[in-house]
Amino acid sequence: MVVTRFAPSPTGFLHVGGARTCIYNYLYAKAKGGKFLLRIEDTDRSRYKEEWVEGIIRGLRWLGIEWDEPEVYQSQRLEIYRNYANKLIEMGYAYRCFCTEEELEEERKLAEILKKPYRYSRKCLFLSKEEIEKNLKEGKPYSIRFKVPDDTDITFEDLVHGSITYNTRDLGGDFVIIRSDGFPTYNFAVVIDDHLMGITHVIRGDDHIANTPKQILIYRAFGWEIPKFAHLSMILGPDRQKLSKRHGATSLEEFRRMGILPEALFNYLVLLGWSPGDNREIVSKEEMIKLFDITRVNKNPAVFDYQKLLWMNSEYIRMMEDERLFEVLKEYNEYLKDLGEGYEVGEEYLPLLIKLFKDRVKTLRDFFDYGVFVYREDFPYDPEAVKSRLSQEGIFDHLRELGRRFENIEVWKAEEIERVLRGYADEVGVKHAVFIHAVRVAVSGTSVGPSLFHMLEYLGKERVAPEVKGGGKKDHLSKIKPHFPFTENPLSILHLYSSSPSPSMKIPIPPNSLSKFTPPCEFSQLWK
RNA sequence: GGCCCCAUCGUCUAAGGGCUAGGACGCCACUCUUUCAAGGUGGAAGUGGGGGUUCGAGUCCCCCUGGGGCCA
Repeated sequence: MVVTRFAPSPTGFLHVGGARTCIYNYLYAKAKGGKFLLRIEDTDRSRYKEEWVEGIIRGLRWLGIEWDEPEVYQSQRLEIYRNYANKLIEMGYAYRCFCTEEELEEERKLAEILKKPYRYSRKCLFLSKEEIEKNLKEGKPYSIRFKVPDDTDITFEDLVHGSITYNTRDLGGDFVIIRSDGFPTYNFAVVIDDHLMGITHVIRGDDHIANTPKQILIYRAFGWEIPKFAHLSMILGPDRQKLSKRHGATSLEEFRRMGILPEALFNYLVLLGWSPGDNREIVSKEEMIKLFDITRVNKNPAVFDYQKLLWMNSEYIRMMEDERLFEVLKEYNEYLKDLGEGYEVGEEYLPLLIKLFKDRVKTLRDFFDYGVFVYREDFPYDPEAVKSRLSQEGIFDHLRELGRRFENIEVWKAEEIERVLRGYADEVGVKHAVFIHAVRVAVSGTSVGPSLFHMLEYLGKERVAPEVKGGGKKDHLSKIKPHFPFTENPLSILHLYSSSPSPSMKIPIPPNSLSKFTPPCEFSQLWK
């Protein structure tokens, strides 16, 4: 049976590169009807933080990844590593090294002066039994080194790269497997754990290719079966450097905050380096499991494209059933509230936001940004919109009259509202568009948004008529505050990559929560 | 510096010797339209360079260049 694992070290947030590695492990195991396991490589105590572990687990669950057995923690297995290291000593494949840091430093310097690649001198390999006994009795600290065979080619078949060969002379000499503090090195612990956990396929980042020959030597020394390896390329930023913080969001948590759906991120990440081969972009997890083939994974590193992720996210939002989207938005709203990001949208407004903006948002957060006029009485006005749509001569007089006529509408329906508005425009000989635009700005504060007459219908007469009459709180329009700079928006970096199609729709929201509208109508009816 | 990996539109990719090099994001134009999206139609845009092998090379081999990783 195929057994794969994801083995993150909790030294930071879970990076999308790690997430993709995890996804490939997961898909491969599921595709083969095998098991997928999770191992936490927490032996680096200096950089370890409890919350990183929690973050990783939370992130993976959010992404929709489940592992088939309880997580394995390396920090709880130190005894095991030491025992196996001692076995290697007994078998003659490893030896104790009593060299001090200073001695080693000298060797390194010498190598540099001679312009030779550094390799450990093997000084301690030739210690006599008596010397070793003496050192041990004195309590001298020691590390354990693996004895690397001389001038031997090590070849392995990588599932994505094909055949890769290293010569042992390029491995840097006899490498340490147990440090003097008793902790195992990465290369040693990995082999022991992968063997004990029954891992058949090691799928991991490209950066471990150079470690593989060392690990193979350890497998051989124990006489263990060597797993298959598959090394994935890295994910790069737009400047072709390893994707990092300065490129924008990199951790699962950040994408979640932006309002990216986990299934969209999952889909996007899978396609970054793999394709089903039939030109499809939107692929469900079930289909991926059916189609996934590790040997079809691309060798070359991939640049992370925020725009395409955003597009994919909007596709997923649009495909989602309204009822489900409601649940998702509710959960997201709670999540933001817990983070103290200050939207605090009343749950009762969610269906209306969905109705109005489902087809025009790219992220979940967009619902709250675009729809601020739906749930906040003090919604901001876009100065540009006011200037272009509410500055004509006499426009407020017309709006006052229009508002009066709106008040008299009995059946508050889009068609009826439209009839009244167009009728009035004809009556006074003004282009329909002028009133249409003016009403939109008065009611929503922006010049862009959903189909106007439907929007007015959904917002309700009680809300719309007075606002139109008042010309959109006319008195306040003259003292409109300028936009908050985008840099204060937690999403700013994302916007660098999305040529935001309608910047005027991006009116940042004042951080403090203020009065709310009463919901305009029976929201349950909106689904129908 | 040593070793290793990689190379198709701006980006993600398809094409495992025989096609006018296909799709997607983004971009541009047109269309729809009360705005913005969405949708529809069309468009610009690619095999890094040089040698081989072959009737035929994006595809196989070598060199160069460029990018990346690991070790120091």
